[in-house]
Amino acid sequence: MRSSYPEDLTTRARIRDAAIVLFGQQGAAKTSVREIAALAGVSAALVIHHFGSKDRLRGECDDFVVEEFLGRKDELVGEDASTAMQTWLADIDQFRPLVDYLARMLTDRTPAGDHLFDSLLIATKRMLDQQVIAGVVRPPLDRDVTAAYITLYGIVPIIMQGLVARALGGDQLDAAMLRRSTLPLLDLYTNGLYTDSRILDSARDALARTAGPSSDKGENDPNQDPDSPR
Amino acid sequence: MRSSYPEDLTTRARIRDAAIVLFGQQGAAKTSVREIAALAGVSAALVIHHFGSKDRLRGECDDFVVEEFLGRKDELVGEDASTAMQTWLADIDQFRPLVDYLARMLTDRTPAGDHLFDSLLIATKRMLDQQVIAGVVRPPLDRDVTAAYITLYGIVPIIMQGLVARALGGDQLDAAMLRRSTLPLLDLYTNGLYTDSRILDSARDALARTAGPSSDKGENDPNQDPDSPR
DNA sequence: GTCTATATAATGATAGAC
DNA sequence: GTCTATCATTATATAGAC
Repeated sequence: MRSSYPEDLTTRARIRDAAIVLFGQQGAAKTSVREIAALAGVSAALVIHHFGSKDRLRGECDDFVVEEFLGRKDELVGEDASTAMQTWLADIDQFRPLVDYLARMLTDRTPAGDHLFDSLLIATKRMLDQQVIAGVVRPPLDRDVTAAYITLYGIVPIIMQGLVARALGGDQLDAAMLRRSTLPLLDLYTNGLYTDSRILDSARDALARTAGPSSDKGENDPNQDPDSPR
Repeated sequence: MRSSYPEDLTTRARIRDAAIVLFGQQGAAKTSVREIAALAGVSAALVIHHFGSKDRLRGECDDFVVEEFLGRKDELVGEDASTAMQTWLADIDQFRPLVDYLARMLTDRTPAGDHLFDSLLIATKRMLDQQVIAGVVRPPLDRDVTAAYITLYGIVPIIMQGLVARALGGDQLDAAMLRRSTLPLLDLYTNGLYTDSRILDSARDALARTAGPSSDKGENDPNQDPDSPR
């Protein structure tokens, strides 16, 4: 959050931060205005006084977290997103409330969450295209699908924070777990998992048979897309 | 669900199925007993009469969905899990209520959900070990971390159903989207994403420098684990 | 700005008739 | 087994004093 000293913040900001913590930990539906008020050290009525309603408070939390994440410029959404992800995850202990809140936003499918996801996806597509041109990344079979899963897999540590930790033998995600994940994941992205293309080839055959063994005229190339750089 | 004809089911089962649909769609916290009753065509009191409380109803839904998924034998949890995933996802239109419910179970971190996740993880580890022995999979850098992310990535279409659909240009996940995903994902798992090991190598260097450039005696091999086949 | 007191609605659960 | 009526609790939100 912005300051480590809650006393420094205005009451309004303290309420917002308390809401972010509780919404992130338990979800908005399970969090009452009274709880938020208690954590912020004020009365429930004051929460409503400042924000109008629980729903508008939630909306302000959404906006605040997205701004913190994307650096309060909605325009140039490019690499900032993945930079922020690395920053927040590398310092997960400090940013946990915000990461938790992000996770809720993305899973609850709020408008702000969907918008954030779109930004991440677009950033991934751009980066992917650049890296293909630079020769760092192989040209993908289907650029949009590849970008989609790269993005989705990238937010797994955010959305599935608890499950990642559990799978790695802890109960909450910490920096050590993420460090331990780095090389195995880069290895996967560099060398793949399989020793050869047997599985890929047989899947290709199976799909070709199912889809009908007719056309192979090269039409319907999945690598044509309006989001492509022009 | 078990039957396409709700009239065929006992009232109890109809209530349970209605609860699964609503819990899956909106989450348990946002779903009221009255809503469930209305969808099942009964009174709210009858819901409580049959299940004792909303919480116990939820528990029964958990158990039911897990049993449907793992084939009602908690023991032999091996390949059944990934088989079920393929079955449910291939027929997503039919199984959507159950898939939605699974997603909630896994993200809400209920005991049943955690247990299910553990089963999936163990199944993945077994399969991975077998495939390494069979020469299908390259020996992983860190078997447990690799298994963890293979499992996590595998449940992405369940947990992030809506985001996968959104990334692929639709609003709900359907069979066509999953078919379109098959080859690009197998390509990733076969050939990786990068053209060469530049990125992996530099990350290895960076990590080696951070962790201290001292020991390289081969101790602390991450591929030793109690879950390994003996 | 901040509080206490309260209005109003919705929730989970019970009682008791049929 | 199933209902209607109702209770007790909790929720969001308001009114009005300070």
